Amino acid sequence: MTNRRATIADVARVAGVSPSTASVVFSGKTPVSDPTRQRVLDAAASLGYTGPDPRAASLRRGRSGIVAVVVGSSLNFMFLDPVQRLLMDGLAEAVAPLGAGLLLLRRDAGIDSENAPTLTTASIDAAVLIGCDRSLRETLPDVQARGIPIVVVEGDAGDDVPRIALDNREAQRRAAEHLRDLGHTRVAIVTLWQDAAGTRGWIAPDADITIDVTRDRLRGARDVFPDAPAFASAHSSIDDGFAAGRVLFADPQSRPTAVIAQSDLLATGVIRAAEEAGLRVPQDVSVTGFDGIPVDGLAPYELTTLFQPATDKGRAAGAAVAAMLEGQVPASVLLTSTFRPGNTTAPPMAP
Amino acid sequence: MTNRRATIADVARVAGVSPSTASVVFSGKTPVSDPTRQRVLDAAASLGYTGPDPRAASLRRGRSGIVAVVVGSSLNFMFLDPVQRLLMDGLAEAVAPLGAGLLLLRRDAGIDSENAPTLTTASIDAAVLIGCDRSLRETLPDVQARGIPIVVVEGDAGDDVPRIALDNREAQRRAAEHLRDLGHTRVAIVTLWQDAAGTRGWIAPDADITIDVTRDRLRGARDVFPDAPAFASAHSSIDDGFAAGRVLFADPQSRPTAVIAQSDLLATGVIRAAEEAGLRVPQDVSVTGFDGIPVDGLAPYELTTLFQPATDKGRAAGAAVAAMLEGQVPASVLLTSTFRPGNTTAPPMAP
DNA sequence: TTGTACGCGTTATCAT
DNA sequence: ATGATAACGCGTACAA
Repeated sequence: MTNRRATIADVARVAGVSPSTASVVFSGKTPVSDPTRQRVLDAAASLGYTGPDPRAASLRRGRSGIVAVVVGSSLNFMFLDPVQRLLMDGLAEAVAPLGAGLLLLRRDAGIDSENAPTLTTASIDAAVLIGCDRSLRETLPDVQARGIPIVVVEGDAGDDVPRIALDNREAQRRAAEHLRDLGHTRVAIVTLWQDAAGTRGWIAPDADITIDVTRDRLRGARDVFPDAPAFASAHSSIDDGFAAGRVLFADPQSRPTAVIAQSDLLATGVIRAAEEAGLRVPQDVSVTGFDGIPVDGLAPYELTTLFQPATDKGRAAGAAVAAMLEGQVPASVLLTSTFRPGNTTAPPMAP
Repeated sequence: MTNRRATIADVARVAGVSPSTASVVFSGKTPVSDPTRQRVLDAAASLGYTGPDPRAASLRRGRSGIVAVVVGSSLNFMFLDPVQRLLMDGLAEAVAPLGAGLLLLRRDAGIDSENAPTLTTASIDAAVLIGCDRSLRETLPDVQARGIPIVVVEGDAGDDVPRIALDNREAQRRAAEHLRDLGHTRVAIVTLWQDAAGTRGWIAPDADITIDVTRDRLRGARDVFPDAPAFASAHSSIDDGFAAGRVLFADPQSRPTAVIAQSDLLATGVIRAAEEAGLRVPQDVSVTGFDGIPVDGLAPYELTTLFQPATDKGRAAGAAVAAMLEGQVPASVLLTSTFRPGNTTAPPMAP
């Protein structure tokens, strides 16, 4: 008695039909007469055959039904960000109709293990990059040479890679203008990561920031407040915002009257730091966020923020992938954020 | 001019070697003389060949390098839970040496789309189930018939499926004993989801809870406080804990002097609700959590909680998968939680 | 160290 | 509605 698993050929033999007919019974690509179908199904059942081997089907079809998502190194920090979570949901939803699932690939895999899977070694039909740094960009030509569609979200992967992006600069500028219109002049900025390492601290005025989101939002803020100091955090988290806020509010003399945070989580942390310093929000300090996501436990504040369609970003990435898989050349997508006033901004108090 | 992609056979032909030699140059399974290797590499470069097609390699090897992770429906809510995030990190880390990546599969895919990928249609080497409900359990025999190893984390998928579990009941009992030893008698419980739908509300005394984590922790608490009322939330989130806390503290007369929350996030929400109700923690109300994860923005409280090795859960699942792929039969793993006293529990005030 | 020969399991195409 | 044929691209005994 052999242990070999039954194949569709075995099923066909037992059912007394050709392999192609048996195949069609499972794929449903072509009509099959009821009696024939039943014989094939019975044969399959008697052999314990439960359907085509996905690996063989994948080779034959030239499709694996897998879309890679290249994320930062730590899933823990990556998914700490609600925007990323919603993005993933939108993406999952958008690739499901393609019959595809999401394969998580870490950008710097290989530090863990020599043979960690990569964009070139995994059976993937397409790849979605969440952000894109230099080292990743260098591996892309190989992937593209294989004819694998690539889409990048919130990043720049070269001109031939379609982007799903946000109007980060314009949106952030709107928030800054709002503060300016309220009368603020002493404004500080709390930014997202300024580099892959997540170096915390004041950003040098002439710093060349390579993280697109961070840079673009920073530019938007400085379009209005050119000299506003900026403090970089490592992650988009309340704790990081809190730490940054403590620094900003350390000196009562020089403290800002308004803080532009590059994410809602950071803004929440800044608010906490303000409270700790005995400052009232918005009377003593105004705070703006970015993202427009519900922050767990932020009540009773309602953040003045920019709402971004995070789930739509994922959906757009999925749609772009779908289009490319059908041979089309999708254009980049620029999504827009909506300014949403809350109760965390107000005019500065008279000095 | 044909558009066909170059194959390893083409490379071999151009290099003037046999296909097997060319193959070996890429796989490194067998030593190859330097001159030969160079010729192969040159030929590959000239043809734009960037390595073996993963799909074909996968069929030939019988391995795809993909481990499925079956998660709940919404990635957003799933990854809201820090425990799940750490679990995923541990899992990713543990499967990387296998050359495997993680394929996210949603439990109820198919509501989105007919042809969403499933455990049986995707090219996977193994599957890790995060929790397991009845409908999922019913699909497992098909998967097992294919010889695909399955591991379940925090759930019951049948006796032949190894489990990675926590000493939920014992651990929760320890927290309850702690409260009892402090002198508490009026204790309420805030639980995780009581069913797949996430029905919020008081749990009927005779309710038959099918979610293992929730049930086991509830039992642990009731081992000490048999009559403690329990309020179920939908997600492990601060907001859900806040909502539950509001209910618990609604009536000043009958309010509990201590609350056992089944997660740290829920506990945090309960604390916020207590503050809102004008209750001091721990003087007026004691609160215990579960998980031992850093809660973003919880400071200055330090939760009295049970620390669970979340990352290790993921690592253990990965190790079990690795063992099964090598033909071994891994035993189930029971991890233990550690009681960690904080500053959120104290004796009840004299009445 | 290199080459030969074959099979992995399926499915698209075309003919009947 | 069904069947014959031919790939899909690779890896690996085994022989030389």
